[in-house]
Amino acid sequence: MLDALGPSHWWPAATPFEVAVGAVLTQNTNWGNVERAIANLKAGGDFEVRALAALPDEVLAERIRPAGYFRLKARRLKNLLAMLVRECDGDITRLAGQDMETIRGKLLAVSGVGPETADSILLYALGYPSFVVDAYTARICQRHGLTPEDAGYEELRTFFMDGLPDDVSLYNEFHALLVRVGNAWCRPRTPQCRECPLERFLP
DNA sequence: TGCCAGGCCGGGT
DNA sequence: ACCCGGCATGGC
Repeated sequence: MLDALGPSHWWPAATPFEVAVGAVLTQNTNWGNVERAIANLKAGGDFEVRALAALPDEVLAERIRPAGYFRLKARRLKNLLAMLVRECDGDITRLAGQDMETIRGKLLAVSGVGPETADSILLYALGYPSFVVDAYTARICQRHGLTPEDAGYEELRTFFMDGLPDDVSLYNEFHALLVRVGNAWCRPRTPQCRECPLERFLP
């Protein structure tokens, strides 16, 4: 995939805090829409933990409207922001330093943060070797018979983490490439992935 | 015009 | 322990 596409330079966000916000906003949503929402947040002048947490729900929702599910995601963001204020005085980088599973548990305890969002924050914001599984990862694995049809999130994550060294840069690039290959070739409802670079290596 | 996009929650079996 | 409906905008 790297030979075919080149390096990805992910996550496409400037700071760890922006990664975390983007991770919530991109749930089941095109990244292009998320960029608009983040631009709106920055234009509002409150792109910081306590300032966003202080916004009324309806105001926050209106700013993130382009990302879809905007009322729902406003609540989810608030939940995450509250956890950051409580656990690390609003400085997300101060979550680092603890055991990875401990932090993962704190992220998963936030209503609106599921396994993919948690792992994205761990890997792309905090630099922990937590492999990110998404819809593309699952679809590509299933299409190529790499994992059982009924494999769930944790099983897929374990498949990659047991087969790869604990390497943040490797996990980062691998996930990014899976998303890019998925977007370009491995579509739902398309049984044949023609011209997919993976076809050279996988059945 | 539908289909799809870097999910997750809560209630029901 | 699964299964499902709900959540919503924008691009192609």
